Amino acid sequence: MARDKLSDADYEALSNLRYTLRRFMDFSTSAAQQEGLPAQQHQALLAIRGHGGGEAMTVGKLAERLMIAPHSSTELVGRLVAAGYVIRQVDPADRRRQTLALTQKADAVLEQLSAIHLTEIREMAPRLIDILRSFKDR
Amino acid sequence: MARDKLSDADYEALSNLRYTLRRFMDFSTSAAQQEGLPAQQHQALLAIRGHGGGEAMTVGKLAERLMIAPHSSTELVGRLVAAGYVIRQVDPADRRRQTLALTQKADAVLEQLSAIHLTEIREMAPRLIDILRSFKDR
DNA sequence: TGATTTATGTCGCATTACGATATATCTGCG
DNA sequence: CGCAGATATATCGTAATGCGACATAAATCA
Repeated sequence: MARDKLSDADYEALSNLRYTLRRFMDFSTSAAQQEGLPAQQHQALLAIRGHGGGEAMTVGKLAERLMIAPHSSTELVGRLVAAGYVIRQVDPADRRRQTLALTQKADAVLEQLSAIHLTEIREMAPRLIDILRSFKDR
Repeated sequence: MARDKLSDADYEALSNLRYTLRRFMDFSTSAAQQEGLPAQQHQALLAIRGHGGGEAMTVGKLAERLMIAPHSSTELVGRLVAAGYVIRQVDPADRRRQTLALTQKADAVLEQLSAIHLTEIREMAPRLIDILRSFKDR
């Protein structure tokens, strides 16, 4: 795949990309924690809320979207239900499925988190775009 | 911070950004695993190798770069040393410090991983840049 | 209808990061 | 110089979370 040998600058760019991504992740994790939400639970709420199309979110679709195994999604949803963020209901059309909906509590927390994330992303974006572009001619 | 109320499209964009990042992380984790390396250990090797400047990497600097607590870095380095990827030596200039260096084994694995990461990043970059740009006027 | 597939759930295990705490070394100030 | 405090690293027990193996229920299809 890689024709030429990798340079020090290649490694440095890869390292910088990861550092930038980690800083964003760290911001996001901290912000969620401050709202009393583990990072993965925040991601789950966002995935449920941001799920386009009219169809309801299910445990399995959430797993795909979060790139975790279906049974890990089950556990995650279990924690969300226990904490009062998600309502889980059997899908009448296919009773194997569980449809997921956010509670008002979740809506409120997610809106707060999403607002500050928009701000942070707008701040980070130019830097990240520069780094990404630097890979084109490397 | 956020003046206007968030729209469905805002949530969808946030969700899509995360999904894109997760796909990259998943690619990276899988690639590292195939080389027999847990993801965090891969990141540590990259941080050590991609550390610009002439100064040697230390346990503490690695912690900063990986955004983990110093003692978590200690543990991570311990695993890397045990697995034969890193050499840890007391810094003569400050004997509290441990300088870190990659073994040949680590160099080889990291080069392989970095090459396929460059390819993957080049493929992902345009999509990610588009998503990031979409936040500007949102 | 019975076999297979799909969707979800349960349990024990492994990884990994953290908090609390400890030890060794360095640095600065009186 | 000599000690107090700061700095760098290390150890141990704990917690969060995902996975593999396995289980259950419902739908699908031959």
